[in-house]
Amino acid sequence: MDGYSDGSSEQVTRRPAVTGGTTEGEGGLPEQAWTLLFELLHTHMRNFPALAAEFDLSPVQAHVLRQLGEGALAMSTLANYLSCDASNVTGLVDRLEARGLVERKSSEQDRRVKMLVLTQAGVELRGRLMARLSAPPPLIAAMPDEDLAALRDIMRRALKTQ
Amino acid sequence: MDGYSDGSSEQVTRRPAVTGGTTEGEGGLPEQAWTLLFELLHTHMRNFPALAAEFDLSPVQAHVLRQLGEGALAMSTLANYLSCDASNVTGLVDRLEARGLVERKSSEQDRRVKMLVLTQAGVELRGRLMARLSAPPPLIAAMPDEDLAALRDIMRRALKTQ
DNA sequence: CGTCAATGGTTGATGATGTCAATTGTTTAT
DNA sequence: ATAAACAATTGACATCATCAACCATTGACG
Repeated sequence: MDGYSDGSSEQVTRRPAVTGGTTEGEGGLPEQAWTLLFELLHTHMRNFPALAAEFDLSPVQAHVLRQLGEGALAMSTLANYLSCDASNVTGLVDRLEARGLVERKSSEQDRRVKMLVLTQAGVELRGRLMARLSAPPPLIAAMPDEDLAALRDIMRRALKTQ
Repeated sequence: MDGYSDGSSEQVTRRPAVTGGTTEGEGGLPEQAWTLLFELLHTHMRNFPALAAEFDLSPVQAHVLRQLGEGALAMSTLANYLSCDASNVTGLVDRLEARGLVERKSSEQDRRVKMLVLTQAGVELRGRLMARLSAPPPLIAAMPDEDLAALRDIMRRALKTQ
């Protein structure tokens, strides 16, 4: 349950962590920063399946619901987002549709295309999912306000100039 | 190579991206910072399968190789790390073992336990994988040194006091 | 107009991943 | 010594993912 703490003894972190394997000899500033972020990233990702399961969703289904929030998407576009084959999306959407979370709507402009939209139930579930996802993991929650503000500002700049 | 940019365009969004969905109404400082990190995190994770595929590894196999770097692990410990059922690990390791990347070694202390260790080939492949993984994504690489240093220090503090 | 290549989605075959329930072998406790 | 607990495996089954082949629609071109 808990999630983020893995409880299973072991050394694990403590030093620059799992990074090693190459030379571990520092690298540039970007590598140093990235390596640390990477740690957080994987720790968090490890729980994603369990988190999705709280809503009876598979990890991929949760991802789809997340992506579908902004509006209608063509199936092929979704396949692109997921970096997977179109045929995969068919079954994926089949199951979501069977659960009444999304709907296929044939496009008027091009009748080959099917657009995906969330149903009412889909919107509602997505809301709860996103609320859960945006709850900061302990590592973040425990940070002092100073660091949080700095982190936020740095990330804002980065995402803006991207 | 490119990886991180998805290039697929399409109608789709254009707006602040996938973030929204709840109320987007600020929240506390931790939520603000986390939401931004979360964005980076998912963008990066979308490519993880493709990245693993560069080494003919599935995402999970790549994850396992990563975890196995620090030393021998019991299968049950690995199952804990992956937050999955022990029976799943059996097949996972079967395939990795078939490819000569890992080895099962019965523990002396407790003959129920089987410890996993990387073979020579496994160590070598892991090295290349980790080198590839630790290459910062464009968003990080493009950050000014000031921000990178600040980011690194913040994350170091966070991971240390964790 | 008619043909034909390109595109979007589905289907079928196959393999990897994941869960659960049941089994085998090995501790550990009583 | 018997029973409970545990580590790993097996088998049944759903999901995720790819590829190849297919149908319908679109668009281009003779």
